Amino acid sequence: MARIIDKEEKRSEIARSAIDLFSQKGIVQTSMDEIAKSAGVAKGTIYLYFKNKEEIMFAVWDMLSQQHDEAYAKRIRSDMSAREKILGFFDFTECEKEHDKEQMLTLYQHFVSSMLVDKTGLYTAYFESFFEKDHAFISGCLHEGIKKGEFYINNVDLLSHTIIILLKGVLVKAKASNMSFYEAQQTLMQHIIYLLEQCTRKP
Amino acid sequence: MARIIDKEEKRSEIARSAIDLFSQKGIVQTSMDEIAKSAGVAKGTIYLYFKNKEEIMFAVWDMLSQQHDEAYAKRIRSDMSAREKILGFFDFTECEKEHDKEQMLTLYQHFVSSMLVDKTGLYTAYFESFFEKDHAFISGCLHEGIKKGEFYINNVDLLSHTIIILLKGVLVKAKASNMSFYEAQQTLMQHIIYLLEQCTRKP
Amino acid sequence: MARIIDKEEKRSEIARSAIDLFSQKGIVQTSMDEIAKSAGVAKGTIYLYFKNKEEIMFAVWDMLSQQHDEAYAKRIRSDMSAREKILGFFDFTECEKEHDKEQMLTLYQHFVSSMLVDKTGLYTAYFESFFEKDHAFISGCLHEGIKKGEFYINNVDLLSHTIIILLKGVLVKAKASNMSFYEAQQTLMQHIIYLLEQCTRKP
Amino acid sequence: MARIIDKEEKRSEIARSAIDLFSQKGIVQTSMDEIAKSAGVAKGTIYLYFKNKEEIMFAVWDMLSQQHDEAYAKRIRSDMSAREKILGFFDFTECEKEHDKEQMLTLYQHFVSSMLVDKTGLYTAYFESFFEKDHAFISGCLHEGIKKGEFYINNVDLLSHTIIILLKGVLVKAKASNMSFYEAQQTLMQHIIYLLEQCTRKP
DNA sequence: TATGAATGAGCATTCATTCAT
DNA sequence: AATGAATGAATGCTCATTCAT
Repeated sequence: MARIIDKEEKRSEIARSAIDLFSQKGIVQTSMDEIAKSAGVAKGTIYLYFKNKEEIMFAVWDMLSQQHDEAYAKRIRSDMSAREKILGFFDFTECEKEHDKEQMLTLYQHFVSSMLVDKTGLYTAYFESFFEKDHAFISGCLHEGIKKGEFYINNVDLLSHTIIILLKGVLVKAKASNMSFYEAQQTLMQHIIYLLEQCTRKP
Repeated sequence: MARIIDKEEKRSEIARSAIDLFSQKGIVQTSMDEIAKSAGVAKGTIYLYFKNKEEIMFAVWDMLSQQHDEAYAKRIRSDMSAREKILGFFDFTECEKEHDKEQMLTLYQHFVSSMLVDKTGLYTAYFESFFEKDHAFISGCLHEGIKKGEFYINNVDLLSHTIIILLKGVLVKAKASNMSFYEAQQTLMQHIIYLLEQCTRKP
Repeated sequence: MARIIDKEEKRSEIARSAIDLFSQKGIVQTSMDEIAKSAGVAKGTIYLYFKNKEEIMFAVWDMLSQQHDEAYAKRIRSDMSAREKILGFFDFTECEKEHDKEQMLTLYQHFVSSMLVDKTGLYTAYFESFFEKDHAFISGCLHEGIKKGEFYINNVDLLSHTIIILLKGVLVKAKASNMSFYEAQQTLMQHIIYLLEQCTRKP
Repeated sequence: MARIIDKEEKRSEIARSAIDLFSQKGIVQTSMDEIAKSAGVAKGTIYLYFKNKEEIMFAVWDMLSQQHDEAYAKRIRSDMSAREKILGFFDFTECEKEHDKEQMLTLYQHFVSSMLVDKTGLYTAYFESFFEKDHAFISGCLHEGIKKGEFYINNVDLLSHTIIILLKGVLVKAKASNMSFYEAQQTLMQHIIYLLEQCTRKP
C-alpha cells in the first residue's frame, strides 16, 4: 500500500514539474528532457510513470481540475443564490498567486490548442468529459434557481450550453486580444451576467 | 523576355494546394515538401511566392475570408431583417460542396489552434483583426435592427461580442464533440437565435 | 568595337556592385540574387558576363589590383630610396575614403579564406600569380637598394619572400585581433622596417 | 544502472572521426551526417557530446594542440639553445605518419579560413588565444637566449610577433603554392633561421 | 541581349521513445 | 526501480545555375 502511495506521489511530482514548463513554453515545445530535468529524475524514469507526453498533460489537467473542484466545494454555501453559485464557479481562488492564475489561463489555452488538432481522440474525449461535467453543474444551478423563483428560463439546457461555450470562446478571444487573466475573467463574467439578467425574475 | 506568368494566379494555386493538406493533416504537420508536391512545383518555387510557411496559411485564410465576404455580399438584401442578416453571416454558401464546408470548419479549428500557441504575435494580430471586422458588422446590424424597431438592446457592444465569442466557443465545442459542419452550424444558430429573441420587440 | 567596350563596362559595373556585398557579407554569404539586385540587372544576365560566382570575385580582385598598381605608379618617384618604394607599396592611397581601406582589408581576408579551401585550383593559381608579381617587385627594389649602397643583403630572394609572407600573416593576425586597417598597416610596416633596418648600411 | 560509457573517450572518438573529414573536405563542406557515419554513431548521438558543429572543430583543434604541447614537452631539453627550442617548436614529431603531417597542415589552413570569415567571434577569440600562448613561449625563449648571451635583440616583442605572423603567412603561401608539409616547414624554418641569425652573437 | 521563373539537392538540429545495464 | 545513452526520422529554407521566352 505504501508503495502505491509513493507511486502516486512521484507521478504528481513529475506532473507538477511539468506545469511551469507547459505554461511557459507550450506543450509541444516542452521536451521530455526538460520535464525530466525539472523533476530531477532521469528521462527513462518518466516512462515508468507515464505512457507518453500526452499522459503527463492529462495528469496535469486532472490535478488542476481537482484543485478547482475542491476549492469550489469549500467556498460554496447552500444558501447562496444560483447566480452566485454560477459566477463563483468561474472564480479561481485555488490559485493563490497572481502568477498561478495567468498560468492557468495559458495552460487552458495550450490545452485547447492541442485538443483542436488532436488526431487520436484522446484529448477530444477528455475535453468532452469536462463539457459534460460542467453542463451538469451549471444546469443543476439553473434548475435550482428556477425552483427557488430566482430565474425564469425556457430552455435550461441551451442556456447552460451557452455559458459553457462562452467560456471556451473567451479563452480564444483572450489570446487574440492578449488579455490578462483578470481581463479575461471580467469579460466572461460580463457576458454571463448579461445572460442571467435576461431571465432573472423581477420582484 | 521572361516566361509570362500570372504571379497572383500561381500564388493562389499553391495556396489552394495547401488547403487540402492543412485541413487534413493540420498546419504544423504539413511539410513544405508536401505542399510543393501537391502543387506540382519544386520546393524552392514555393519560396518565390511565399516568404515562409506561415505566409501560406495567411494567404489561405485571406482567400477563404474573401470568398466568404463576396458570397455574403451577393446573398444579402437590404430589405432583410437584421436578424436574417446576422444569421446569414454565419452561413457558408460559398462552399458549394459538403466537403468544402467540413474543410472550412477543420481549417478554422487548426487556425485557432495555431493562434492559441502563437509566440510571434503574427497569428494573434491577424486573428484580432477578424474579431474587429466581425464586431463592426454585427454591431452594425444590431444598430440597424434597433432603428427599425426590430430589437430593443441595452448594450449593443456586449451582445455583439457575445455572438462573436460564441462562434469561437462553438469551434472548440465542435471539435470536442466531433460535430459535423452542420451540427456545429446548428448549434451556433440555436444560441444566436436564443440571444436575439431575448431582445426582440414583441408586437 | 563599341560593343566590346560596352561589354567590358557592364562587367565592371556588376563587379563593382559586388564589392560592397562581398566585403560586408563575405563571398560565400553573398548570393547571386543579391549581386543582380545590387547591379540592377536580372540574375540570368550576370551569367552572360561571368561564368560563375568565382569569376566575379576574380574580376573584383583584378579591378582593385589594377587600381592599386596605377595609384602606386603615380606616387612612385625614381629618386625615392628602395626603402621608401617598398613601404609605399603597402600604402593604399587609391582608397580615398577610410571606409574603402577597411573594405579592402576585409575583402583581402575573404579572398584568402576562399583560397585556403579552394579545391578547383582557380583561387590558388590566381593567388600565386600575385605572389610572383609582388616578389618580382620587392626583390627588384632590394637589388636596386643594394646597387645604390642602401642595403647589404645576403639573400635577396629570401628577404623578399619574408616580406610578402609577412603581409599574408598580418592579414590573419588582423582578423584574429580584430584590427582596423590602420592597425594592420602599422603592424606590417613595423615588421618590414625592422627587417630592412637589419640590412641597412650604416654610414 | 545506465550503460557505462567513458564520455571523454567517446567525445574524442567522434572528434577523431571528424579530423579526416575536415582535412579532406573542409569544415564547412563536412556534414554532420558524414561525421556521424564516419564515427559509427547516429546523427543525434553527436549532439550528446557536442553542442554543434563548431564545437567539434574546437575539440579537434584542442586535441591536436594538446598533442603538440605534450610531444614538444617531451622532446625539449633544458640544455638546448634558445634557437633549438624555437625551431623545435615548429617541428611536429607528434605526427608519426607522413599523412598526419599533411593533414595537420590542411586542417590548420581550413581553420584559418573559417576564422577569416568568422562573424560570431568564436573562431577569432579562440585563434587569438593561440597567438598569445605562442607569443609567450617564443618571447620567453628569446629572453632566455639573451640572458645566456646567445642573442642580442633590441625588441623581443617585435621579433616574437614576426615569427608567429610568419607562421600564419607560410600557411597561406603553402596553399597558394601547393606545398607539401615538408616544403612548408622548410620555408618557415628558412625564414626563422634568417631572422635569428641577424641577432645571433658572433664569438 | 536580357529576363526571371524554376529547379532540387543539400543540411543542421531536435526529440519522443527504447532498452541495456 | 532507475538510469541515461542511443536512435534516426523529420523539416524549413537557401541558392547557384539553367533555359524558355
